[in-house]
Amino acid sequence: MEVRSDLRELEHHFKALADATRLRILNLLLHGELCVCDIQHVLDATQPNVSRHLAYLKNAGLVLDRRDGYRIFYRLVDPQDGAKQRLYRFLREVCAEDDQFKADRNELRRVIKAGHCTLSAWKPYSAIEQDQPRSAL
Amino acid sequence: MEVRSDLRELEHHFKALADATRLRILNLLLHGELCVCDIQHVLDATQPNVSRHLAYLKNAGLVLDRRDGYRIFYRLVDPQDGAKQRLYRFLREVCAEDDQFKADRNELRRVIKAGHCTLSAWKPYSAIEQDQPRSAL
DNA sequence: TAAGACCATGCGTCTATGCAAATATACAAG
DNA sequence: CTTGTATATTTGCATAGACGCATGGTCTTA
Repeated sequence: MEVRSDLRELEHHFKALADATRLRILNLLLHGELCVCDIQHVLDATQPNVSRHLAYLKNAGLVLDRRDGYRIFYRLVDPQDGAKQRLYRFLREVCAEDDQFKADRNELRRVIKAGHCTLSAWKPYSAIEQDQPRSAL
Repeated sequence: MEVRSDLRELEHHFKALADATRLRILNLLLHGELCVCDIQHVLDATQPNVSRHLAYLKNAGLVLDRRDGYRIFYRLVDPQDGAKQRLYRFLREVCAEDDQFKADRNELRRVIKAGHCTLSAWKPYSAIEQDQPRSAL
């Protein structure tokens, strides 16, 4: 694990957020763990495209992955430091209002309901869970 | 003025923040209006470099400029919408802790005290002013 | 073993962006 | 009008990254 200064890390985080596709992905992950194919279908993007952006987010230290069978599930890193907590809080505030993000969340509900791919039982970190309980999804 | 979707605008804002030099500039501007040469000396950067980053920030809708004689002063855009208010608040939180940002603010004080270039009488927007009164600079 | 579902990665292409050096422009003072 | 200071822009180069296509790897199931 490379040691980075606060400034460098901050820069990397902002780089990770400086892309519409990644923002849309993070918006979805704010609601819990998702496999790549779910994200792919909600965003209507190609699979390598989604995979690369997820790798970028993982490298930036914002998401983690976990294999379950032939699927790989991604989730937000549980924020330990104040920096990530602030980042997620800000992101949640921002995502709440935007129409594109709302539409994506609706589409996610539709995809899940259609049973295209099942969600795991993993729950996102509490700060998010409070605002957006899984039952509301 | 180009009409951009919320998502596009958000992406542009993050792109503007996704660079260490620009973050350092914004950190300085959080404390009030500054001319290019002040910023240049604090960051110990080349003049075109600073100018280009300021142009980037201006294009992103985060800063405004004003000519006064042969100097041009830059300041943060007064936030009208909730989006920019959240952004600045987040930025202020982030800048408050980082050591590099602290060092830059100290250097700014030194440069100002040395009278290298005078600050204008312009005051930053109230939300910032509350936390960082000019007298504390 | 073989097939199918899911995901990652190498490659080529195109665009964006960072930097430095040189040049151009705007203004003030003499 | 000339000179000096402050700022902007252009140019050239190097790198990062976004995308699609094709390929390969991992896992499950039959």
